[in-house]
Amino acid sequence: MLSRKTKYGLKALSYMARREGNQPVQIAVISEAENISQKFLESILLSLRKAGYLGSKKGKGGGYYLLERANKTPLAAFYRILEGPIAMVPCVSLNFYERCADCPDESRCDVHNLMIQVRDSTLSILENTTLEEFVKNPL
Amino acid sequence: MLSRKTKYGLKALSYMARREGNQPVQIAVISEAENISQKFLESILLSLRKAGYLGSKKGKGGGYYLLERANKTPLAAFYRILEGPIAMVPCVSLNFYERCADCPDESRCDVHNLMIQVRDSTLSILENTTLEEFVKNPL
DNA sequence: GCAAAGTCTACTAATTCGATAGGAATTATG
DNA sequence: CATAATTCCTATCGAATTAGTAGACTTTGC
Repeated sequence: MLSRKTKYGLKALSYMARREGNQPVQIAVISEAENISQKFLESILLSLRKAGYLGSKKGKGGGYYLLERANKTPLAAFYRILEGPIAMVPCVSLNFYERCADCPDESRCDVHNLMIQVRDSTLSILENTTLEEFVKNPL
Repeated sequence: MLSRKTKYGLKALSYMARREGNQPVQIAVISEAENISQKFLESILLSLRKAGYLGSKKGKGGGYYLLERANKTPLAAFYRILEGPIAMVPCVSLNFYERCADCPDESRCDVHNLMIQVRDSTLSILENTTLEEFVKNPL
């Protein structure tokens, strides 16, 4: 299950990427357009800024805007910031690997091997879709 | 993230499918072999039995065993019993569909469309791998 | 100086997860 | 028939996570 944090984060990124120009957008504007709790969105955008994908400007006329690199960034990167691991099981995670306590031999664990397949197929989507492509919505 | 319930359930199914013959196996045996809390496994196997994939026998010499159909059953079926929806978002779930409260038009939601892709690629693995194939572990 | 924005920390309510406890029902065996 | 072994079932629990809220602080433009 995708957390709301990730869902909201992706929707906000999509919103910003779809805008003409790149003027700062206020949190309140996005939150209203996408039906997201404003305070919650606040913390989500903050984490995307800290990760280096958004810029921000305080004060009147301020808001958030996409940094240039964001458009070419694959969704996998945003997913990892917002949700964490893409893998369904830590023992097959590339970026958040952890051994399973219960599993003596990973390579012989059927679940492990299955989840590698699932991870790879999900990854091929998330790594090969940039934010730019994400918002090109082919009806 | 895969819940432990699903992970344990799949491991238990794998254990049973790998056995010679189809004599009942006691919960305690599986729980020890796979390092799973016995009481927890108890409830997991019970739900697989209620779903019609396992048989059980009480009393001495009793235990759980695979019903014939289980071997030919795709993992997707077990996943849905144990974990619930395969989709990462209810609005793209085939078996557990729910509308998103925040989304006025699903077909124009980028997250929705992305998650359809993810669902389909995951599904193609889980629907095309039967329990039988699952345990044929190609080193 | 004032109002409008983001920043930051802390808190909370609800839910879910993994696990446990304990007894009831059923079956094999001697 | 008595006993032990096993599944069946209900109830409960603590910890963690999630989604959201509150409120004060900082920066900026006018």
